[in-house]
Amino acid sequence: MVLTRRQRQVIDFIAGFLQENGYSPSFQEIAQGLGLNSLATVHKHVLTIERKGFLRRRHNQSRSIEPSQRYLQEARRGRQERVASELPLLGRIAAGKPVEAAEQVETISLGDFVRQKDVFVLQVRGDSMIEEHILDGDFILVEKASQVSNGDIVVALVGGSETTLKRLYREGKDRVRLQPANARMKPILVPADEVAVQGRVLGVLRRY
Amino acid sequence: MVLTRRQRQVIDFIAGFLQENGYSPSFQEIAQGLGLNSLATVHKHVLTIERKGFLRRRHNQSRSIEPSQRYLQEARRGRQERVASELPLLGRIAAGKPVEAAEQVETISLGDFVRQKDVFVLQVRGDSMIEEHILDGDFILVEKASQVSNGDIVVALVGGSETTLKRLYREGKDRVRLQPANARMKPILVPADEVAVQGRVLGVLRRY
DNA sequence: TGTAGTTCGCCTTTTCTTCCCCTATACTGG
DNA sequence: CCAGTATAGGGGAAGAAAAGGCGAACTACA
Repeated sequence: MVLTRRQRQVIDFIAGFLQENGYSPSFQEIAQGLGLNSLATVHKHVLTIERKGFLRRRHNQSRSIEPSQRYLQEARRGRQERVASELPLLGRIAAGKPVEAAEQVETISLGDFVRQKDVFVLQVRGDSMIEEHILDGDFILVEKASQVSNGDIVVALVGGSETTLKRLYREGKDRVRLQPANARMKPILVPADEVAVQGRVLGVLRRY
Repeated sequence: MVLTRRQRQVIDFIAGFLQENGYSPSFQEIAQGLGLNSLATVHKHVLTIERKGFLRRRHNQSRSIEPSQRYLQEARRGRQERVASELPLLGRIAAGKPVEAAEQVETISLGDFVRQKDVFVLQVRGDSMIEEHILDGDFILVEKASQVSNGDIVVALVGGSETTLKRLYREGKDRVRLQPANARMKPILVPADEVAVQGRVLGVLRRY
């Protein structure tokens, strides 16, 4: 029993929600999370995923969905061991108060930027995105994705050889424009099938 | 067995109370803490949470609630997962090679930026450093330090009330210039003893 | 002998289920 | 090649069942 792409999206959303919140999502919340308009559709998905053995739940009980052992094992294998550091987030600067006085100990870590997505880091070479404030030497957090929205900053492979960092715009049916953020550089216009999107930029990390 | 949203709030409150005070809350205190008017409601919650195995207690005994092992483990796991984040550093972009997930030798984490220094994070408000490519909403990693080098980007407290992010230059013996990186803003020139440096900016973190 | 926990109806809100609708795409027997 | 059938995906709306909530009367234990 294997899940379809859509079913995989559904169970991934549910598992992510549960991880985040400590309780499972309502059908309504699942619908929102996946851009669906009918609870009936959600219900159908949940039933089939349950039949395929990737989740368990109790009939008629709210927020009772939980991913099955099988799903969890699968997910765990897909992840790697990660170690890291969490830094205290003290507040907003230029808010007029001294920095001290850690009231609520909010913290921040790369995990907050990444969630459960598939992310890697690249170091930027060149100034092609300087007007977007991404500099030579900066590290960018890239989410693996071949589907991206119009206007996203993407890492793309053009013509099978050169990897670039640009904003991607669709031009007509099957052409794309890779737009640098540097007045001295020209946009690249190529047929869509010559561009392989490697991922979408989630964040930037810079060291002084 | 999974909790509902409300049940999660209840058990979290109880665990927090216990953490704070060293003893578990009375039903009355739980009701107050959650904005409830009836002890019956609290009782119902406690029962269902107990049935779901997230807390244990003795019947008819005051302040006998305690979160179960299961709850505690879950909470601990949640904390660890949030910390995690060492991301694979795949290479340099615009170096002409496709991004392969294959050999992820290097990794990167906030720890790499921080070492064992005393570091905290602030979120930037305003555009005073925009020409240094630090934007409104960016997070800056700040190393606690009162001694900084000439020209460092610092977080400084001026005149005891206002915290700012500027480059610091010493002007003569006991005056300093706090230099914004924004053509529309003027440098601040003040006596050295009116400036308390909170720290030095080590890095920038930005989320899209 | 209180104070804190328990039980019992009764009500409202949230959430889940069902029924009937539609579009695609793939497979199967004639 | 086509009709028939099955499956995946999506939708609106009505109805039913949990979940959440309340006040009040009742009981246990220190």
